[in-house]
Amino acid sequence: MTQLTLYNTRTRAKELFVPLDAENIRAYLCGPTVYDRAHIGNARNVVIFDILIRLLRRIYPRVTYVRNITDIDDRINERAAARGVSIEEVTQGPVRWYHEDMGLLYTLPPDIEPRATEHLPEIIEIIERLIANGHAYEAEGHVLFAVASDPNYGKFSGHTPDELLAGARVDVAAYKRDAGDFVLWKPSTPDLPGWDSPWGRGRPGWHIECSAMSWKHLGQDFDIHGGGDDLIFPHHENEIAQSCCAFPGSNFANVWVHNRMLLVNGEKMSKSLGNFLVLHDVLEKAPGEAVRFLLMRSHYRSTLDFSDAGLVEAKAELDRFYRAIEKHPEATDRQVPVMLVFDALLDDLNTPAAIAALHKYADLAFAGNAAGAAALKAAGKLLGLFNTTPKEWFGRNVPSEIYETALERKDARNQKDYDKADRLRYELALQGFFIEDMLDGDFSIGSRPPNKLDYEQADKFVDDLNLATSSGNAAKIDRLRRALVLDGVVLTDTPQGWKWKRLKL
RNA sequence: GGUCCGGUGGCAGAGUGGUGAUGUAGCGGACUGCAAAUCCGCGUAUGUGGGUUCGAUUCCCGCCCGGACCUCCA
Repeated sequence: MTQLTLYNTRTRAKELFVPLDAENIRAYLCGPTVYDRAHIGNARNVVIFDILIRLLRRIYPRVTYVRNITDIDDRINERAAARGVSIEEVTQGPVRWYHEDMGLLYTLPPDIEPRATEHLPEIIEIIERLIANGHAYEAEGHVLFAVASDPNYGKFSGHTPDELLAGARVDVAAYKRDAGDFVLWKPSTPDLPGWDSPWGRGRPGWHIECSAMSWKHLGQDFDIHGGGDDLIFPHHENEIAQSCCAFPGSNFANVWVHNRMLLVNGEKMSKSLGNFLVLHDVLEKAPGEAVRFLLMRSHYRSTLDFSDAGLVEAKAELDRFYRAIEKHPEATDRQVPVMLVFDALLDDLNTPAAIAALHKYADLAFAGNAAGAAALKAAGKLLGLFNTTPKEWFGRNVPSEIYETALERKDARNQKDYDKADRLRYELALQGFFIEDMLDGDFSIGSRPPNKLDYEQADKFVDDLNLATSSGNAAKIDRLRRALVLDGVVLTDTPQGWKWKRLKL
């Protein structure tokens, strides 16, 4: 019997996962608010949940994965108003970008991707139920959830109402009965998007959207609800309050899986700090699979510091795996047990342990064991890795004239004309192609740059290069240029001196 | 101020009441024209002070440091 354990935020403990219905696992992930490009933190969330979904699909016959799109939001309204366009026009681009970016990370699409704008009837019905149950009230065109009516309010996030009040950073609207009451419905002025409701034209609060969409597509009770840990309060606390009060007896989600936040250079990403990493920009620098891999190199419940150095390491590790796979082109991933990786994931998604197991399989492959390569490929399916062939990964499809030059170098090398061989290797590197000689006299060539480059070292080399240029030291200029180019740097000569750029990893 | 989480080798990052994974970097070696890859070997870590225990990195308490949440946030 396969035993999956997950850390449940609700109980603050690792516990055995017991499905409500083993024939159909139901999972919900809070999706994006579509007003801008996704950032790298969104990516961690989606990648982790993707691994969980893949694992569940391996264990259970059916998994229903719902991830919503929040397309009713004041930030969206602001943009719509500023541009004088509709919500649809504002959200269209961000939704498409989101799908593109998440696709580049090889995350599986959800089975259902509901939008808030398509669930007004459900939203209104839940609010009506809450009013009828005495858990919500109308005040000055707003409908508010009465936290005092719910004895369980605050238990999930571990806060008491007093604690929450003590740190409150917002002004409390006069019409609230309780400072902690939150908005279910708010009125819209004529210039704002709005929908007709029993309480006038208005729009729903954020939290109620997720309650409505999970209810519609997964029912009152479902198995797993995921999100970033910054959503524990207030978003998930409020979802629970709404759903459990609207449907007495409901437990809402059984297991709550929250990933820790991601840091950039040791600090939480925020627009005010200016360290906001847009996923799309990161994907310009490194392949999606390297980004995905970096996000699974640390456990989802520990903070992860996202850095360029980490990206280089992640890509280097993937290179090693692809080399192991490339060594055994005949290896098939069918019917190959990967217990080491499977067991690691069953233990609360221990992806670092799973990666350690991947290296064991790679060791076997390098030792000549095709089963090792097969296991590597099979494990990759479970983790969403190795989505491309080694040939594509290393950029082995080279133009014929490049290949001719490489052959010419091989001849020169065989004739021990090493000056010519090195010159040709350098010329190929200038064009973005890198050669590795094999022990049998053959070679491999691809457009993937080596991983040797250290960014600080590159800065120093370029400084030296500029010094050498100003002092006219031709021999040194040549040596530095070669070293940098062979490490995968593109150099440009500008009026301000040499500038360097790393090739896409 | 309140609540919670964490501090493991140069860096990244797991695990465990009984000689501390894995990767990367470093050093030495094999191989190699050089480089790369691969292989072999070496070295370096459990923040700090107590307690419990035959034994603690692991459990408990204090301290120091870091981070998150306290109604925008993945």
